[in-house]
Amino acid sequence: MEPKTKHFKKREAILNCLRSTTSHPTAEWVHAQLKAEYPDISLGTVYRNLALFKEQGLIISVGTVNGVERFDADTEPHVHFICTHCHKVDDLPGMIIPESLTADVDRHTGGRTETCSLSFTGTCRECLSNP
Amino acid sequence: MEPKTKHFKKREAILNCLRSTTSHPTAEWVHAQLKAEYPDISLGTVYRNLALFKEQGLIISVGTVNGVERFDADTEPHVHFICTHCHKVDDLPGMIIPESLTADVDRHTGGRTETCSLSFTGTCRECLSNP
DNA sequence: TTCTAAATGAGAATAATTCCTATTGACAAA
DNA sequence: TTTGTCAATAGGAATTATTCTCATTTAGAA
Repeated sequence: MEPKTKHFKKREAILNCLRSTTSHPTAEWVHAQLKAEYPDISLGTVYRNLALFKEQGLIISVGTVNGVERFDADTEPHVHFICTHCHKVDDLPGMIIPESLTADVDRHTGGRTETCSLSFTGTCRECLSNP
Repeated sequence: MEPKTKHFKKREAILNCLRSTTSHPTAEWVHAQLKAEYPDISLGTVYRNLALFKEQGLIISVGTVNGVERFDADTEPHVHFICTHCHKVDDLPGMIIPESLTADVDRHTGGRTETCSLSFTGTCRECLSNP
């Protein structure tokens, strides 16, 4: 890991912020959270480091919901439910994506899979109750 | 179906364009294709009608690839491979998403699933060969 | 014909994301 | 300590996909 000097504190804080939530947040949300501890942190820094983490495989993108990209520090293949009304993204912890699927796909296509994502989109229970 | 008057020809052409390709195109691509037959078709019309079709369930969104939304006239649940290098989106016709999964998710979450999507992201065979 | 409502073209407006540049911090070498 | 170098950052400008606005056109009914 990188040294915890002042120089890398913000970078580390961005990753920790994402790791400490299950809300699959946007870059703006992460930025707003870190403003408390780092009042001068810039939105560009958050975007830059999220892109870096994604490249390094430390985080994944859940995709864009309502035009905004959502991030997730849980890099294990897992399943999401995306609500089109409140734009909440929930994990569906009961469901598993078999690890072997990725190898099947690669054998079949000749490509190399980096990540895979299974998501269900619709209306969540809360939004069904409060229409 | 709507009457094939001049008023609806473009709308119909947008849907047909999407139905006649397996490339999961962007709005801009559809617009460029239709320019040949309808030189004055506007990009706004393409976006407007794609949004309408999506609402009506006639098409689905594959999600955004490289910052641009991709559309698909195949509304049956199926699997995609997305290449992060050339941004191609391919179907994986061998793989099936069991219809029963959606019902399982709804029973488990209390929500109502509209669509579900399974995608593998990585490097396609062609991009592995030509790095 | 005249009226109304929907569809469109053209371009302006919006908003998420990326890019640019000057500045700062860490660290190593002199 | 001073200096040099390189990476990280802040701040804001630039980019770009998408949405919005509004005047115009069209279909179809009265």
